[in-house]
Amino acid sequence: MAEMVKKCPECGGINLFWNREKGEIICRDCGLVIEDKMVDFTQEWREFDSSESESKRRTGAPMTFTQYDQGLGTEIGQKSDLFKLDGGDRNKFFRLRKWQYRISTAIERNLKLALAELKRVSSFLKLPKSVEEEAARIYTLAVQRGLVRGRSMESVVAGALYAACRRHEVPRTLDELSEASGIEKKEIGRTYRFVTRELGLTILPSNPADYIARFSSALNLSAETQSKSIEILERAQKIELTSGRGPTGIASAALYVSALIHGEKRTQREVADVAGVTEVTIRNRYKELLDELNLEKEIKKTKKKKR
DNA sequence: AAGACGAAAGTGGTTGA
DNA sequence: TCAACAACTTTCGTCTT
Repeated sequence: MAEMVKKCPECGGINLFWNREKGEIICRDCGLVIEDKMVDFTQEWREFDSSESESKRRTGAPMTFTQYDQGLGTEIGQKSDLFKLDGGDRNKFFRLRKWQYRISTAIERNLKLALAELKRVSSFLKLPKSVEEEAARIYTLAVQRGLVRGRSMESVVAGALYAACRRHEVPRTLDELSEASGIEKKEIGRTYRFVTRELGLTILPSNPADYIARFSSALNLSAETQSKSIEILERAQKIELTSGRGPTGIASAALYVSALIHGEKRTQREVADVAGVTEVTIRNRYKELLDELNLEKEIKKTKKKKR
């Protein structure tokens, strides 16, 4: 069940304010602007006749980080500028152009390639646009700080995407990222940690519940089973059964149990496959859940019903 | 025969001296 | 920088349905 109430990623507060005019969501507790890229589709001017519509329109493509220069490149060196200058200024002009060229080409060339790769992986994983944007932003920052040096471009792209997924609470597993990008799991993990640390990105520890929706639809489980497993997760979290464990393991175990309870049995292997963990891990989590939450009763109940 | 279960040994990463 | 450590995996043998 997708939680519609958003929480502030900075302070966890839920006191959010949606400023429609600016298209921003602001956390009243800490002042963080959470979402400032919401599009205001209304025009703020009016057109009285067709000639005015020409003169008043002034938008270009929206600014975006998935364009390598955010769609706003500046180039020194338009030929037409050149004729306005004489002697000394002209030399200065060439120096400036050379400078900018040196600074920008390396970064821009890299970004162009990287963002193409990013788009490819992102569409492979069917990630929402907002996540792609975030990943592009993260990657751009990483390049500007020279964090790509010594690492393959692709791995940083994958790391940025992974981080963006986490921040938007639509987590993908490292395995999925790995499959989509062709980069080894541990490599993605490494660059992910490195980049987020260097850029000081706050990443909330991923919540097992975020995985439930995806896993359960992959297993064709009913909505009741899904919400039951979320309930189980919440109870497990209360008694600190979840801390320190891999979120996918817990999520898959909760799903496995609730499938049993609702008589929609899936084998451990099936669940393990979609969750990217082993049966053993599911067993361990599953056992803990049974022990701590005494769910045996509920399972037996549905067994009796069947007869 | 397939699935569930559990023991044992191995792997990669974190932590604390 | 190294060792201890926890979580997770792999592998394999046994039990259950």
